[in-house]
Amino acid sequence: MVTPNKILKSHKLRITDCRLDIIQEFLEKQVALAHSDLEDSLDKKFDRVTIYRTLNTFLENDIIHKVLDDSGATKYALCSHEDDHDHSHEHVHFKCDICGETTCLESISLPQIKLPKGFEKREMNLLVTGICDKCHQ
Amino acid sequence: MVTPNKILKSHKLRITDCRLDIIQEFLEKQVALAHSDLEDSLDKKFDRVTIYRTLNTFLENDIIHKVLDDSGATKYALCSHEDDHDHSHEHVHFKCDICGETTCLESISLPQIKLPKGFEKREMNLLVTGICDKCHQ
DNA sequence: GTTTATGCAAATTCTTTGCAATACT
DNA sequence: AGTATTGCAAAGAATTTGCATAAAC
Repeated sequence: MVTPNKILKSHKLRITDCRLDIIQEFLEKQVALAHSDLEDSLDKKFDRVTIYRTLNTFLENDIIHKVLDDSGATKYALCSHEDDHDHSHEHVHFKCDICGETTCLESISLPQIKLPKGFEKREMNLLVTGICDKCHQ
Repeated sequence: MVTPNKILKSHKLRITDCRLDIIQEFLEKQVALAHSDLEDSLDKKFDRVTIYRTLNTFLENDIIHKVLDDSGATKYALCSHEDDHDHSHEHVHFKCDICGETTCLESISLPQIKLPKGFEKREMNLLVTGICDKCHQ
Protein backbone atom coordinates (compact mmCIF):
# COMPACT_ATOMS: atom_id res chain seq x y z
CA MET A 1 0.00 0.00 0.00
CA VAL A 2 1.18 3.50 -0.83
CA THR A 3 1.84 5.76 2.14
CA PRO A 4 3.40 9.22 2.36
CA ASN A 5 6.21 7.72 4.38
CA LYS A 6 7.05 5.07 1.82
CA ILE A 7 7.00 7.56 -1.01
CA LEU A 8 9.49 9.81 0.73
CA LYS A 9 11.75 6.91 1.67
CA SER A 10 11.78 5.48 -1.81
CA HIS A 11 12.99 8.83 -3.06
CA LYS A 12 15.54 9.18 -0.26
CA LEU A 13 13.95 12.36 1.02
CA ARG A 14 13.81 13.38 4.64
CA ILE A 15 10.59 12.72 6.45
CA THR A 16 9.07 15.99 7.55
CA ASP A 17 5.59 17.00 8.63
CA CYS A 18 5.03 19.29 5.70
CA ARG A 19 6.03 16.67 3.15
CA LEU A 20 3.93 13.98 4.80
CA ASP A 21 0.89 16.23 4.97
CA ILE A 22 1.14 17.36 1.38
CA ILE A 23 1.45 13.82 0.06
CA GLN A 24 -1.45 12.85 2.28
CA GLU A 25 -3.54 15.59 0.72
CA PHE A 26 -2.77 14.30 -2.74
CA LEU A 27 -3.64 10.76 -1.72
CA GLU A 28 -6.93 11.75 -0.13
CA LYS A 29 -8.31 14.22 -2.59
CA GLN A 30 -8.20 12.46 -5.89
CA VAL A 31 -7.91 15.71 -7.82
CA ALA A 32 -5.13 17.96 -8.99
CA LEU A 33 -4.19 20.54 -6.37
CA ALA A 34 -2.83 24.04 -6.69
CA HIS A 35 -0.53 25.70 -4.22
CA SER A 36 -3.47 27.69 -2.92
CA ASP A 37 -5.53 24.54 -2.39
CA LEU A 38 -2.82 23.13 -0.17
CA GLU A 39 -2.44 26.41 1.67
CA ASP A 40 -6.16 26.37 2.42
CA SER A 41 -6.50 22.76 3.43
CA LEU A 42 -3.37 22.70 5.56
CA ASP A 43 -4.65 25.92 7.09
CA LYS A 44 -1.54 27.92 7.96
CA LYS A 45 0.17 24.89 9.42
CA PHE A 46 3.13 25.60 7.18
CA ASP A 47 4.58 28.66 5.58
CA ARG A 48 3.56 29.57 2.05
CA VAL A 49 7.20 29.36 1.05
CA THR A 50 7.66 25.92 2.50
CA ILE A 51 4.78 24.66 0.40
CA TYR A 52 6.37 26.11 -2.72
CA ARG A 53 9.66 24.47 -1.89
CA THR A 54 8.06 21.17 -1.08
CA LEU A 55 6.20 21.16 -4.39
CA ASN A 56 9.41 21.93 -6.22
CA THR A 57 11.24 19.17 -4.42
CA PHE A 58 8.48 16.74 -5.33
CA LEU A 59 8.59 17.88 -8.95
CA GLU A 60 12.33 17.31 -9.13
CA ASN A 61 11.92 13.85 -7.65
CA ASP A 62 9.03 12.91 -9.92
CA ILE A 63 6.69 12.45 -7.00
CA ILE A 64 4.24 14.89 -8.52
CA HIS A 65 3.85 16.36 -11.96
CA LYS A 66 2.31 19.53 -13.28
CA VAL A 67 -1.19 19.22 -14.55
CA LEU A 68 -2.19 21.38 -17.46
CA ASP A 69 -4.94 23.82 -16.80
CA ASP A 70 -6.75 26.05 -19.22
CA SER A 71 -7.17 28.84 -16.72
CA GLY A 72 -3.47 29.34 -16.23
CA ALA A 73 -3.39 28.13 -12.66
CA THR A 74 -0.60 25.70 -11.85
CA LYS A 75 -1.88 22.43 -10.51
CA TYR A 76 -0.13 19.28 -9.45
CA ALA A 77 -0.97 15.61 -9.14
CA LEU A 78 0.83 12.54 -7.85
CA CYS A 79 2.73 10.53 -10.40
CA SER A 80 1.52 6.99 -10.58
CA HIS A 81 4.05 4.96 -8.67
CA GLU A 82 3.58 1.70 -10.48
CA ASP A 83 5.44 2.48 -13.65
CA ASP A 84 8.71 3.90 -12.42
CA HIS A 85 10.52 2.12 -15.18
CA ASP A 86 8.25 3.31 -17.95
CA HIS A 87 9.12 6.95 -18.28
CA SER A 88 6.79 7.88 -21.09
CA HIS A 89 4.38 9.97 -19.09
CA GLU A 90 0.96 10.14 -20.58
CA HIS A 91 -1.65 12.18 -18.86
CA VAL A 92 -5.33 12.47 -19.52
CA HIS A 93 -7.08 14.94 -17.29
CA PHE A 94 -10.61 16.19 -17.08
CA LYS A 95 -11.41 19.64 -15.84
CA CYS A 96 -14.96 20.49 -14.89
CA ASP A 97 -16.17 23.89 -16.03
CA ILE A 98 -18.54 24.09 -13.10
CA CYS A 99 -16.71 22.93 -9.99
CA GLY A 100 -13.27 23.58 -11.43
CA GLU A 101 -11.87 20.27 -10.25
CA THR A 102 -9.31 18.49 -12.34
CA THR A 103 -9.23 14.72 -12.14
CA CYS A 104 -6.94 12.15 -13.68
CA LEU A 105 -8.72 9.83 -16.05
CA GLU A 106 -6.57 6.80 -15.44
CA SER A 107 -8.85 4.49 -17.34
CA ILE A 108 -8.38 6.28 -20.61
CA SER A 109 -5.28 5.80 -22.64
CA LEU A 110 -4.16 8.07 -25.39
CA PRO A 111 -4.08 6.74 -28.91
CA GLN A 112 -0.82 6.95 -30.76
CA ILE A 113 -0.50 10.11 -32.75
CA LYS A 114 1.55 10.45 -35.87
CA LEU A 115 3.49 13.70 -35.85
CA PRO A 116 4.61 15.55 -38.98
CA LYS A 117 8.07 14.78 -40.34
CA GLY A 118 10.95 15.96 -38.17
CA PHE A 119 8.97 16.09 -34.95
CA GLU A 120 9.96 13.80 -32.13
CA LYS A 121 7.54 13.08 -29.32
CA ARG A 122 8.52 12.97 -25.69
CA GLU A 123 5.32 13.38 -23.77
CA MET A 124 1.60 13.73 -24.39
CA ASN A 125 -0.89 15.64 -22.27
CA LEU A 126 -4.57 15.67 -22.95
CA LEU A 127 -6.90 18.00 -21.12
CA VAL A 128 -10.61 17.49 -21.64
CA THR A 129 -12.93 20.16 -20.30
CA GLY A 130 -16.65 19.88 -19.75
CA ILE A 131 -18.98 18.78 -17.00
CA CYS A 132 -17.98 16.10 -14.54
CA ASP A 133 -20.17 13.34 -13.17
CA LYS A 134 -20.74 15.08 -9.86
CA CYS A 135 -21.88 18.34 -11.44
CA HIS A 136 -23.95 16.70 -14.14
CA GLN A 137 -27.40 18.06 -13.23
CA MET B 1 -8.41 36.94 -46.71
CA VAL B 2 -8.05 37.40 -42.97
CA THR B 3 -6.79 40.81 -41.85
CA PRO B 4 -6.50 42.37 -38.40
CA ASN B 5 -9.03 44.96 -39.45
CA LYS B 6 -11.63 42.45 -40.53
CA ILE B 7 -11.23 40.43 -37.38
CA LEU B 8 -11.85 43.45 -35.19
CA LYS B 9 -14.83 44.58 -37.25
CA SER B 10 -16.46 41.19 -37.23
CA HIS B 11 -16.30 41.26 -33.46
CA LYS B 12 -17.56 44.85 -33.27
CA LEU B 13 -14.43 46.02 -31.54
CA ARG B 14 -12.86 49.42 -31.98
CA ILE B 15 -9.94 49.60 -34.34
CA THR B 16 -6.86 50.67 -32.45
CA ASP B 17 -3.15 50.49 -33.18
CA CYS B 18 -2.45 48.13 -30.33
CA ARG B 19 -5.16 45.69 -31.32
CA LEU B 20 -4.15 45.76 -34.95
CA ASP B 21 -0.49 45.20 -34.15
CA ILE B 22 -1.16 42.33 -31.79
CA ILE B 23 -3.39 40.50 -34.25
CA GLN B 24 -0.76 41.13 -36.91
CA GLU B 25 1.84 39.48 -34.69
CA PHE B 26 -0.33 36.41 -34.29
CA LEU B 27 -0.92 36.22 -38.02
CA GLU B 28 2.76 36.56 -38.88
CA LYS B 29 4.38 34.33 -36.31
CA GLN B 30 2.68 31.01 -36.57
CA VAL B 31 3.38 30.11 -32.96
CA ALA B 32 1.67 30.68 -29.65
CA LEU B 33 2.72 33.95 -28.05
CA ALA B 34 3.04 34.97 -24.42
CA HIS B 35 2.51 38.45 -23.09
CA SER B 36 6.26 38.86 -22.86
CA ASP B 37 6.73 37.82 -26.48
CA LEU B 38 4.40 40.59 -27.56
CA GLU B 39 6.06 43.08 -25.29
CA ASP B 40 9.39 42.26 -26.88
CA SER B 41 8.31 42.23 -30.48
CA LEU B 42 6.21 45.39 -30.23
CA ASP B 43 9.16 46.94 -28.46
CA LYS B 44 7.66 49.38 -25.96
CA LYS B 45 5.23 50.72 -28.52
CA PHE B 46 2.43 50.04 -26.05
CA ASP B 47 2.17 49.85 -22.33
CA ARG B 48 2.49 46.48 -20.60
CA VAL B 49 -0.96 46.99 -19.15
CA THR B 50 -2.53 47.75 -22.50
CA ILE B 51 -1.21 44.47 -23.83
CA TYR B 52 -2.75 42.60 -20.91
CA ARG B 53 -6.07 44.32 -21.48
CA THR B 54 -5.98 43.70 -25.20
CA LEU B 55 -5.30 40.01 -24.66
CA ASN B 56 -8.18 39.78 -22.22
CA THR B 57 -10.51 41.54 -24.63
CA PHE B 58 -9.50 39.12 -27.35
CA LEU B 59 -10.06 36.17 -25.04
CA GLU B 60 -13.55 37.35 -24.15
CA ASN B 61 -14.36 37.78 -27.82
CA ASP B 62 -12.94 34.41 -28.83
CA ILE B 63 -10.37 36.00 -31.09
CA ILE B 64 -7.59 34.19 -29.29
CA HIS B 65 -7.53 31.26 -26.92
CA LYS B 66 -5.16 30.16 -24.22
CA VAL B 67 -2.65 27.55 -25.22
CA LEU B 68 -1.67 25.00 -22.65
CA ASP B 69 1.91 25.04 -21.60
CA ASP B 70 3.72 22.57 -19.41
CA SER B 71 5.97 25.21 -17.90
CA GLY B 72 3.15 27.28 -16.52
CA ALA B 73 3.63 30.23 -18.86
CA THR B 74 0.45 31.60 -20.36
CA LYS B 75 0.47 31.58 -24.13
CA TYR B 76 -2.15 32.53 -26.64
CA ALA B 77 -2.99 31.71 -30.23
CA LEU B 78 -5.55 32.90 -32.74
CA CYS B 79 -8.76 30.96 -32.93
CA SER B 80 -9.34 29.61 -36.38
CA HIS B 81 -11.87 31.90 -37.97
CA GLU B 82 -13.33 29.46 -40.43
CA ASP B 83 -15.47 27.45 -38.08
CA ASP B 84 -17.35 30.10 -36.17
CA HIS B 85 -20.44 27.94 -36.25
CA ASP B 86 -18.69 24.80 -35.04
CA HIS B 87 -17.90 25.56 -31.45
CA SER B 88 -16.26 22.31 -30.53
CA HIS B 89 -12.74 23.58 -30.15
CA GLU B 90 -10.05 21.01 -30.57
CA HIS B 91 -6.48 22.03 -30.13
CA VAL B 92 -3.39 20.04 -30.80
CA HIS B 93 -0.19 21.84 -29.96
CA PHE B 94 3.42 20.86 -30.02
CA LYS B 95 5.92 22.42 -27.68
CA CYS B 96 9.61 22.03 -28.38
CA ASP B 97 11.76 21.29 -25.36
CA ILE B 98 14.72 22.98 -26.99
CA CYS B 99 13.53 26.23 -28.59
CA GLY B 100 10.43 26.47 -26.42
CA GLU B 101 8.15 27.34 -29.32
CA THR B 102 4.61 26.11 -29.33
CA THR B 103 3.01 25.49 -32.70
CA CYS B 104 -0.46 24.45 -33.69
CA LEU B 105 -0.57 21.10 -35.41
CA GLU B 106 -3.51 21.84 -37.66
CA SER B 107 -3.00 18.73 -39.72
CA ILE B 108 -3.64 16.41 -36.82
CA SER B 109 -7.11 15.73 -35.61
CA LEU B 110 -7.92 14.13 -32.32
CA PRO B 111 -9.66 10.81 -32.26
CA GLN B 112 -12.92 10.62 -30.36
CA ILE B 113 -12.44 9.73 -26.74
CA LYS B 114 -14.99 7.89 -24.71
CA LEU B 115 -15.35 9.45 -21.28
CA PRO B 116 -16.52 7.59 -18.19
CA LYS B 117 -20.23 7.68 -17.40
CA GLY B 118 -21.58 11.05 -16.32
CA PHE B 119 -18.84 13.09 -17.94
CA GLU B 120 -19.74 15.46 -20.71
CA LYS B 121 -17.07 16.76 -23.04
CA ARG B 122 -16.87 20.36 -24.18
CA GLU B 123 -13.34 20.80 -25.40
CA MET B 124 -10.18 18.80 -25.93
CA ASN B 125 -6.66 20.09 -25.69
CA LEU B 126 -3.67 17.98 -26.53
CA LEU B 127 -0.17 19.16 -25.81
CA VAL B 128 2.67 17.11 -27.21
CA THR B 129 6.16 17.96 -26.06
CA GLY B 130 9.41 16.89 -27.67
CA ILE B 131 11.75 18.15 -30.34
CA CYS B 132 10.45 20.14 -33.29
CA ASP B 133 11.56 19.85 -36.88
CA LYS B 134 13.73 22.97 -36.74
CA CYS B 135 15.64 21.86 -33.67
CA HIS B 136 15.99 18.27 -34.78
CA GLN B 137 19.76 18.32 -35.24
C1' DG C 1 -20.41 64.40 -28.13
C1' DT C 2 -20.36 60.04 -26.08
C1' DT C 3 -18.22 56.01 -25.31
C1' DT C 4 -14.24 53.17 -25.12
C1' DA C 5 -9.15 52.42 -24.98
C1' DT C 6 -4.73 53.91 -23.40
C1' DG C 7 -0.89 55.19 -20.22
C1' DC C 8 0.81 55.82 -15.82
C1' DA C 9 0.97 54.81 -10.94
C1' DA C 10 0.05 51.77 -7.64
C1' DA C 11 -1.96 47.74 -5.64
C1' DT C 12 -2.35 42.49 -5.63
C1' DT C 13 -1.01 38.13 -6.41
C1' DC C 14 2.39 34.59 -7.47
C1' DT C 15 6.94 32.77 -6.89
C1' DT C 16 11.77 32.83 -5.63
C1' DT C 17 15.93 33.91 -2.66
C1' DG C 18 18.90 34.71 1.65
C1' DC C 19 19.76 33.59 6.05
C1' DA C 20 19.38 32.22 10.82
C1' DA C 21 16.92 28.81 13.61
C1' DT C 22 15.18 24.24 13.77
C1' DA C 23 14.46 19.42 12.72
C1' DC C 24 16.06 15.06 10.59
C1' DT C 25 19.22 11.17 10.21
C1' DA D 1 27.39 16.23 14.74
C1' DG D 2 26.40 17.22 10.25
C1' DT D 3 23.24 18.21 6.72
C1' DA D 4 18.84 19.43 4.96
C1' DT D 5 14.42 21.83 5.86
C1' DT D 6 11.72 25.47 7.73
C1' DG D 7 10.05 30.20 8.75
C1' DC D 8 10.44 34.90 8.22
C1' DA D 9 11.60 38.96 5.65
C1' DA D 10 12.23 40.71 1.51
C1' DA D 11 12.97 40.78 -3.39
C1' DG D 12 11.30 39.94 -7.95
C1' DA D 13 7.72 38.47 -11.51
C1' DA D 14 3.15 38.48 -13.26
C1' DT D 15 -1.29 40.46 -13.40
C1' DT D 16 -5.02 43.64 -12.08
C1' DT D 17 -7.26 48.11 -10.81
C1' DG D 18 -8.21 53.30 -10.65
C1' DC D 19 -8.27 57.34 -12.84
C1' DA D 20 -7.30 61.13 -15.92
C1' DT D 21 -6.09 61.77 -20.83
C1' DA D 22 -6.57 60.56 -25.52
C1' DA D 23 -8.56 58.26 -29.38
C1' DA D 24 -12.48 55.96 -31.88
C1' DC D 25 -17.07 56.12 -33.55
